[in-house]
Amino acid sequence: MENEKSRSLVYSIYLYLIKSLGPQGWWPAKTPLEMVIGAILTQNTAWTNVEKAIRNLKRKRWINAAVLHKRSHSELAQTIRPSGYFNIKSVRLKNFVQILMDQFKGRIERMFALSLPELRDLLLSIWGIGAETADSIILYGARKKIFVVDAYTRRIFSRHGFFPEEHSYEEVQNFFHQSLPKKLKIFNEYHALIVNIGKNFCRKVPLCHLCPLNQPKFYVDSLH
DNA sequence: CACCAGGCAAGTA
DNA sequence: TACTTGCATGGT
Repeated sequence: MENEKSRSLVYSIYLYLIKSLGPQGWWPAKTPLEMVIGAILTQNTAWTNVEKAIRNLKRKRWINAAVLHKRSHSELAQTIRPSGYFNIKSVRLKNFVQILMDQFKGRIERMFALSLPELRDLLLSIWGIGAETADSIILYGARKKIFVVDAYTRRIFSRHGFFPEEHSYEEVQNFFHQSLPKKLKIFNEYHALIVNIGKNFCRKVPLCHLCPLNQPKFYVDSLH
């Protein structure tokens, strides 16, 4: 159902969510590097577990490119243990930091000064950074305009008939890009709001099949 | 006890 | 291309 009606509905849903739930103020990180670390650690992992791992890193003052570069794999893995998949995530963090040190002298602002397509290609070339992690870093770290697609986005919007469940990441992303005003604020808040309702409502309240698109009011109301 | 969380990459056919 | 599997802790 990729037509004009569903596209304006996508924006209406955003307006409704931001009005009822308020700005989410993402990303919850103090520095750009902390943001990137969080993005990698939260892959298929509950955010509460990521917070524990980040607290460990902060306690040791390891939220620093040169420090992370210097620490051994096993040391880092043990420190981020609560976030799960700690062995693989330790390698992923070190892969990112390696590029940061080699190509940008460890200065993340220099990496983020790349154009959006250049930055996206660079991030995707790093082993362990896929489309969602790359786009999260671009949007919330580098503050460039790109819509982040996650499991909640695909689940909620495909179940409501906006697009087929088997749509690829880029197809879903294009759908949102074509449906929304190209504003940083909207891309930022919309993804955060989707994660909010995904975590808090979608699982517990299986409202999804009760909300056909031809009853937009019922759909929007039932999200609450 | 089972299930799953703000994914990604490698292996198989 | 289309599945499947490994990676792992901690909350419900």
